[in-house]
Amino acid sequence: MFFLKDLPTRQMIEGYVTTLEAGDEDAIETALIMMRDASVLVRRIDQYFQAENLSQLRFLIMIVIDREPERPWLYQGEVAERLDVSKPVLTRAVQSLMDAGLLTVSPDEDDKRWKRLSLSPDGTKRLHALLPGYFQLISDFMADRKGG
Amino acid sequence: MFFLKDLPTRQMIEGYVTTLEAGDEDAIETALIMMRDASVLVRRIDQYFQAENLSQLRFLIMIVIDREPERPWLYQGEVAERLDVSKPVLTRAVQSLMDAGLLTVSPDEDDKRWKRLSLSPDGTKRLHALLPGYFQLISDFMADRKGG
DNA sequence: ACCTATTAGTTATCATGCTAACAATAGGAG
DNA sequence: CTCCTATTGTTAGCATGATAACTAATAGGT
Repeated sequence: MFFLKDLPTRQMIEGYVTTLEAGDEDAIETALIMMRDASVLVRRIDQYFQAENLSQLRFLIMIVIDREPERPWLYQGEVAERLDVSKPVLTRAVQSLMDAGLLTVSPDEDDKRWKRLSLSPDGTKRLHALLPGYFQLISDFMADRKGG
Repeated sequence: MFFLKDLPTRQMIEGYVTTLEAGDEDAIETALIMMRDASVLVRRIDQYFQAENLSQLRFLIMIVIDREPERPWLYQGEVAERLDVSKPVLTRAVQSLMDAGLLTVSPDEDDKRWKRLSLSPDGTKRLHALLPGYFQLISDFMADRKGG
């Protein structure tokens, strides 16, 4: 996360650092704005999901499973490939989705190390119910950002 | 933070959500890219600071104090105003900076609730030593991002 | 002077990210 | 078959974000 409300001005960056090449100050300013905006947006998204006893990560897990409708399940490792989180975090999130009844987990018969993950009917319903609000929230945020 | 490696395509967003106005899909895609980029950058920055037994938050606390050189100290509440974190998080970060000898803390004489925060000579030295690498890291990230 | 409300900061507890170390399974060489 | 290695996922423990409830100090009205 990034928490600085008043970003460093370009002059300040120049004052602090003399080894930068020309134009770098603009890129840095863009990056700082990006981190701050992303922090605020992520916080809002997390609030959105928290009210539903979910999190952005658990939601994204459901998305990657749902968006391959021709597959009856994804292996946990495949989900991991599509996301970018550590293994223990995935373990914990999958467990909590299962506890909530949104995800169905079964061991693979050929290789008992692998876990098959599918959305339960409830999970699919829940995901699709959350999607409009999710995208609307993001869309509104971006509109505010341009405006204000 | 945001972890999806393959972002939803515009078609997919349209397929999921029918209530959006025209043009919203682009804004959403921009937002998803922004969150993913910011996540990656924040992770790199945290690694940079972790190697120094610091964190981005502790670093930002030092910056907001350092960038008002005409003031002999900032009150903890003033630091809180300039950042966007909860009070307990600030308490903990200030404590850890003090333990590390980078921050000098003293109570105000007029109002004993207030805490005066100043950088120690070591803190100032440390901050200025970290700044070039910090801005360079950000600058490099932005260059990579455009290129690749 | 005293009672109450407000303010600054802390403590307790939870959520969720991480790495390191582990168990269980599978596969291949001898 | 047995042993060594690789792979999948889990457990344990840490860091750092949050909120709720607390303490201590101050301010203000009676």
